[in-house]
Amino acid sequence: MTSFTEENYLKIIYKLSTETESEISTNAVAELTQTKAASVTDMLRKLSDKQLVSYQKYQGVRLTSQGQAVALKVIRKHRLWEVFLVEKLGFNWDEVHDIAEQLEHIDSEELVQRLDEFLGFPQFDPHGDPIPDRHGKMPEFGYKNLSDIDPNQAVIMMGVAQHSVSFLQHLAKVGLNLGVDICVKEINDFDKSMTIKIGGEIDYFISNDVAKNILVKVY
Amino acid sequence: MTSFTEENYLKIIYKLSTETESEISTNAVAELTQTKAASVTDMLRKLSDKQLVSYQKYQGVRLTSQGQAVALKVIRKHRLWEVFLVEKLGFNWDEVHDIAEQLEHIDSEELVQRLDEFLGFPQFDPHGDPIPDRHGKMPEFGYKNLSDIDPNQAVIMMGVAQHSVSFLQHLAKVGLNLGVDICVKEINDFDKSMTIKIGGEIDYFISNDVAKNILVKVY
DNA sequence: AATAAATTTTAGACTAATCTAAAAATAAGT
DNA sequence: ACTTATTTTTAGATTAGTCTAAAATTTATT
Ligand SMILES: [Mn+2]
Ligand SMILES: [Mn+2]
Ligand SMILES: [Mn+2]
Ligand SMILES: [Mn+2]
Repeated sequence: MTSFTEENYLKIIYKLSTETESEISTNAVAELTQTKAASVTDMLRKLSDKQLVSYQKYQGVRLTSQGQAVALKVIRKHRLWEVFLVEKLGFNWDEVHDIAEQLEHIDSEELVQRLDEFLGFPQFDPHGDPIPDRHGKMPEFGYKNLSDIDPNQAVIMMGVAQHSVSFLQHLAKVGLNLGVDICVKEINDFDKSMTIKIGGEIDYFISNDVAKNILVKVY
Repeated sequence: MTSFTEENYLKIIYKLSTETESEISTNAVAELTQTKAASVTDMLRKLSDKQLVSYQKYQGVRLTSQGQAVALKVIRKHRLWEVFLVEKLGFNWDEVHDIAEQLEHIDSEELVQRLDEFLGFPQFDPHGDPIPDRHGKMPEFGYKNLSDIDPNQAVIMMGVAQHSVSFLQHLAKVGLNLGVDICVKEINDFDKSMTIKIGGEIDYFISNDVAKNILVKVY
């Protein structure tokens, strides 16, 4: 029904939709799919024919509810497989994304259901991302980006908004793991970089680029 | 390096090689890949360019050692995933082949290694097929086809040579599971059908078509 | 409001994998 | 050995996904 490639486009359009209210631009999709704008235009017309997105020339694209359902199923599989890789096979959280990118396209409802059960119906993946339920409902927890937290506010780290190996390894080195207590000490005005206290101990300096990609829960 | 499609061709050529001494014909490959002979010819030329098979027009095809190595890696993955599906997720042996057909193409040495370890380094898949080791060495056990066993010979069922759902469900219904004792009572001359005793109890009648696909160990 | 810049779409071409129909080569049957 | 049948290969076309270069449209700037 939906090809490997189509699923990747839908997943990326979904991701962009969660970051923007307005229509998604062709160029934004091209950047994440690592293709050229011309290729994206072709695919959008195809997905539109299949009723998976609503799209009009030059006006950007949105997922239809059908398209969103497909995207959420793929994301559900991606995250369940990541849990499997970390919890059962002992991978580190920075090693699982690329493998899950492949596993997420395996097509078997029964397999997903049994995998979910085998893992004990986890609510979050190893990066703190929530796992959609079997009906494609994505739980909402209202986490904020660390970059939006005010000075002297204490928070708990609940997730990351990026899965690149270099980013995750950087966090691990600094001691920024899921569940740690963070307190914002000072925010530099000109570049939004910040000094934070991790677990009540050391002071660390982190760039805004890092802070934007850390998800936290306010006490 | 090798595509999904190329891997399927190599796997099928490997399978045919174990059944025949001579070169593999274009038509034989076409039948198993569910494609036309013309498509096979194209692919054989491509695989030959990649040094994965040795092939000359009209003379049939053989795997090179490189090609065999690729095929055995795919088969190793297929069988390990089948063990996972049955042992860890609770699938029946007749439900796992199609899912393993997809999983066998997931590309990650590290994943295969860890999966193997997680499963306790199994030697056989749920159908009794041996699992090649990480170096691509296929263990040999010298099992025979039940169809080649003489009357009054007692044997143990060790595997099946076919994975179709209908065949496996038929076996399960009759009580032919891995490990059962079988004694050949009588072989009908004209159609090679046979009467067998299963587990020392009941007499069963099975066709030569079934007997050919049951692998047994002689006491 | 007119012009320049950026974005997006079209046109035309390429690769991988497939097909059908026709041609070539091999194998079989007299 | 000659003819026929079967198998295999070539020729030409198709579909999915991609690209570059050029044209069209939208957005930004004077
Ligand atoms: Mn991921
Ligand atoms: Mn994740
Ligand atoms: Mn199988
Ligand atoms: Mn098997």
